[in-house]
Amino acid sequence: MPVTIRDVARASGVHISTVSRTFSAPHLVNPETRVRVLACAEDLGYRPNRAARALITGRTHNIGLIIADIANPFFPPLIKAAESQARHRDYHVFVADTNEDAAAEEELVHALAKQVDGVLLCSPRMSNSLIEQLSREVPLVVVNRQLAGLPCVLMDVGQGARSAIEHLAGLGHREIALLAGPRGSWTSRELRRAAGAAARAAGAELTVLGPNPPTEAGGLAQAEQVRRAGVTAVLAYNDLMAIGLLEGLDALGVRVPQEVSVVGVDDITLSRLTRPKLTTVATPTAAAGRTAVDMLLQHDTEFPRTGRGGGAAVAVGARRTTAQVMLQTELVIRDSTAPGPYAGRDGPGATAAGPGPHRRADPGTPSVVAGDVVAS
Amino acid sequence: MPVTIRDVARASGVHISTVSRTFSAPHLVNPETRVRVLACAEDLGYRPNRAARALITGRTHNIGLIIADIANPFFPPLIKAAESQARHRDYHVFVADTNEDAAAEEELVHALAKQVDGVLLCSPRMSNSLIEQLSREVPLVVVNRQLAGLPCVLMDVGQGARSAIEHLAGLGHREIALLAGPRGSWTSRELRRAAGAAARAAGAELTVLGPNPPTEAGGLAQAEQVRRAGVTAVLAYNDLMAIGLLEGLDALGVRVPQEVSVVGVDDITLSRLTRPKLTTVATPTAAAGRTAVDMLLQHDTEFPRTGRGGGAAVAVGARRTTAQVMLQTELVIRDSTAPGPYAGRDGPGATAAGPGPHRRADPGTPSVVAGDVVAS
DNA sequence: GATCTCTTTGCAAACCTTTGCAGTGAAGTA
DNA sequence: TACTTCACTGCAAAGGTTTGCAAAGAGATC
Repeated sequence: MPVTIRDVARASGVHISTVSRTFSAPHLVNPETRVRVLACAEDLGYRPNRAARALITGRTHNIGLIIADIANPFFPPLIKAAESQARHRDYHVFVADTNEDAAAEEELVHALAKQVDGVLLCSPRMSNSLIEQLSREVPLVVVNRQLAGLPCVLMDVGQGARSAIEHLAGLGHREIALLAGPRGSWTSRELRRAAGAAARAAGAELTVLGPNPPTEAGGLAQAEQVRRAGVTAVLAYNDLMAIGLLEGLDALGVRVPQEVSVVGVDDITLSRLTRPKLTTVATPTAAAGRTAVDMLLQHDTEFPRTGRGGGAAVAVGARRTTAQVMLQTELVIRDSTAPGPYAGRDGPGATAAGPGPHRRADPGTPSVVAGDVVAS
Repeated sequence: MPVTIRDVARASGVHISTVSRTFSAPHLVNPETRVRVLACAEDLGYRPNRAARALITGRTHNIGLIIADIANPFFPPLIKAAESQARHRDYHVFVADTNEDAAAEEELVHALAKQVDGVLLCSPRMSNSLIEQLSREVPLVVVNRQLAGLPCVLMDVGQGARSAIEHLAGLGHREIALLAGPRGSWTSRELRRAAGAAARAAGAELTVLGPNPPTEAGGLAQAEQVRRAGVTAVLAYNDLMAIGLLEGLDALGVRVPQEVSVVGVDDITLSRLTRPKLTTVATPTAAAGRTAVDMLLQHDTEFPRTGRGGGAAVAVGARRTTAQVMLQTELVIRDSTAPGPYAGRDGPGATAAGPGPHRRADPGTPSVVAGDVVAS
């Protein structure tokens, strides 16, 4: 029933190889023949069978997208951008959700490996060594995790955390809490490291609470601890937690930002809609999705992964980029941060309320590109 | 480099067909042989090549999920549930985003047809006739659209609209606006039909504003119209639009719910987080995703789609369900609705403020199952 | 001991495409 | 005219798996 290359060949009176070439190497076939074949193909509604093509070329024209939690609003813009970018390059995207589970991640990479030309690992919870091991099975691009020797797309949350802490310190906060993210999260470690350093530099004290699930519930559950810790400002791992915290503090009768200032990370759509509107570190999510796909497919035209007689070519030519792209973040000041107890007093950085509100501008272009192309 | 069935056969000293059977028809191979083969396969890290398998069986063990807009928070829970359910049945999921574009939808179905065993069409914008035509190319399950002769998963937004209008009328509203959704949306038509009937029954007047893009911006853009229409209550196509409207009204200095009551549809996570919290018609999104996958895969073990010698079996056996499943919705009353100008006066349904707040319970089970299994 | 049945295994074709190689014929060159 | 070059096309193998058929061997039955 399904129409194959053979049907097109019969209809247009040429050999199947000519039909094949009409699609995959048009310059090799006579223009007249080409239009005839194309017309027949159109007529019959022929579409090349990708499975058969994959079998021989070794390239599936599919990529895998492994996501910690699709329901986390951080990810949909990334998925959308990646899917769109992939489709422009004639790739289709498998999406899989791990529920924040490292074991599921590993299994998914294995399961997808044979079906895709590469996998985007978004905010993985696995160990670095496991990721490295898996990268020998299938090309990997890692988002939100830094790994030597692997292509990574990073968001500069360190810079974001610094900006946030400086903003808070500038407002006169000295006792700041950090709501950590999930165990295994590179972003959470980065945040902690940078926020700690920035706090020290600003003469503020940083209390780390967590790890926590990166959800609204995770933030809500920490409201009590935040109050008990006696801090006047909080930096949360992400907006979802910040919003949960907003709710929790509200329930406890703690006013934001009058009594406690709250800063999130991500700038999800939601963060503009809460009351108070959330001050947050905007991350260029869509750009990350696009960039990751581009990095994965960088060499797609040059080097087939396997295929007939390709043994040597693969060994010699299958270079993989290990470039690491760092995308800029930006502090977006809204209504959830306000002057704290030391406002106006002397002290490092206690100058002003910082620069006025920013509009988020998705940078789209990397600020830092490190690494190089090496033979794998 | 990649390990094939041949490597396993060599390692375990049997023919490749025996290895194949070990995986796809274990009962046909001697238990001793089986464990040996399994051990070798495990050792070598063998995974069957799905493309090769698909080539001969005609079943890819993939499904396609075509989504109007991944960034619309209505969809991620559906995607997540569908992906999870599919994976339990050993299927992988292609996700594709159409950007609310009917032409993109059609192209995507074509592009995916050869690569999947079926496609879930979520909230399609195409015409019915086009969907029917495409369903001859690849098995389709349609979500949020009613189509005779095709399996559909519907949410009872008609009932939801009735509840919402009755709730508003009960609160004493007589001038109600409906913010319609996008052109081509079945849900929007249903909403309009049911809300119109319910309004008439309650002696209220319904003004339809739209069509509108189903986004926050779409709702925001209608705030001015809403004020000018002089209505005291609004039912929006979805929560996103309702939230946009909330913002727009706020900007215009119109207080919600004191001056205007607002009701959304979907009960996305966000709707609990706005101020005021949004009264909305909860739709069982996750259940819809699960159900749709189940309907698509209902016969997957019984009837291969194509394959050697399968001609007759297909013609006779490839029955497709055309069952239509209707999932219940539920009005969740929060803080964006309040008594209107006719509160307490006589009039149909003007009794009380309704049945008090509900907690959303994802029904998970269909309330109505219609249709039957027919040979296609 | 011959025949039959049943379980287990091997053989080889088939799925649809790509691609190296060789063949054809025409145009160009000496 | 004889030879080379070139553009185009056909041939056939290959990719990894499934599966109908047949063969082999072990018991069971008579």
